[in-house]
Amino acid sequence: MGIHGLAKLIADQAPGAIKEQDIRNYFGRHSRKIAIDASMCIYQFLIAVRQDGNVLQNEDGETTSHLMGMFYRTIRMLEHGIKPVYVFDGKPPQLKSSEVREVVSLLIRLQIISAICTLLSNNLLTTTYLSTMLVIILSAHLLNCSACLQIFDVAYIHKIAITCITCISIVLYISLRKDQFLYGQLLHMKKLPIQEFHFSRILQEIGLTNEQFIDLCILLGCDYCGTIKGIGPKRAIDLIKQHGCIEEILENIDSNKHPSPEDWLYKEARGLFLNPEVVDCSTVELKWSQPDEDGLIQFMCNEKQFSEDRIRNGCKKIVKSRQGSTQGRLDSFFTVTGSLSSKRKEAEGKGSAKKKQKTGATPGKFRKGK
DNA sequence: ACTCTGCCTCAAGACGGA
DNA sequence: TTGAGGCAGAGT
DNA sequence: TCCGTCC
Repeated sequence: MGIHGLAKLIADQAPGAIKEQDIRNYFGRHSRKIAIDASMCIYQFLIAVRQDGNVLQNEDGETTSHLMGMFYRTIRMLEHGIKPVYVFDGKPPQLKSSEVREVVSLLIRLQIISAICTLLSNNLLTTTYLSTMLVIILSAHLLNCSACLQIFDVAYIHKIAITCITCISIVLYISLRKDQFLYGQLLHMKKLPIQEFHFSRILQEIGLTNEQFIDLCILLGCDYCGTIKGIGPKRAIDLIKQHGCIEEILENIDSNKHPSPEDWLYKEARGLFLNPEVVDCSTVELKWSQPDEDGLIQFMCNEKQFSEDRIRNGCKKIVKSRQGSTQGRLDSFFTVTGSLSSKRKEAEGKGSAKKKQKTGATPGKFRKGK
């Protein structure tokens, strides 16, 4: 979820801190590794890959939509010479609702991980950081992730985010989350063109310190705690400028007009922003090698009932992409769907007979189908 | 007049044969 | 589910 | 390019 309305606030208050970059500008200057928010990715597949409103699944009723999506998308990236780094940040959006969802989500992720492990011919039980053609970063913490300890999850996000940014010359961080540049993240890429958020410039233009900016984000609304009633982006920024920190603001506003949440954990949230747990980058090892085709067939075809032809075909593409070390272009990989900055109605276009029949199925409900 | 809230709608993947 | 955008209405 | 299908 990120910080509520942060992108808009920055666009309004510090427009100079955002630079739009053509994706071509990233070629040649950096390696071609791309970090991808795996949770968001998986979630999108679960929502989008459906048949008659239901997720795809094998005979046992196990969901396979996400496997399908990850498999093909990864291959597409490899074909274009991109090395994806899937980042499991430990807290996909659906986790917030209930413990049941959390467990389900964890299982889904483990399923993905085991699929990847098969592909990587690695042993999940003995390997914390895995890699071959594609790279997965995960932590042993993921396996122990407790339904109750949201704080724990949060720390985990930070840890991984920092890891990615600092240690592996990531070119792009594809993510829908907007709070991540709080930790030094510079690039936000939902669709093209890529937006670069320059953090120091943001502070400079708005005229806040790092700590004040974090307090501002808390006031706007973050994942970790509530907000003060009646304080939106405009008032929040004025109050921060005027008083400097949340403590001072609380002392100077009318608590009747602007009640703060009970047991407001803003200090804890602030602590998480200020002192994210950082993993020792030297423990992260990334390497790319050949896929384990037999293992992949076993998992994807025998267990998940994917078409063997399609999987083998995919393996061929992976091998070929490595041999040729193709220099494909990112912009041929990412679909450009017109100017995002313009209004949706404009992008709507006329001939878009793209209406997928949703058959009135309630989204978010994963039925067993049998 | 300005600001915030709440509610609404919208879109969200990839392959391959025709 | 999610974020974004639009809009009406209420509060200040 | 469209659209049925993928599992």
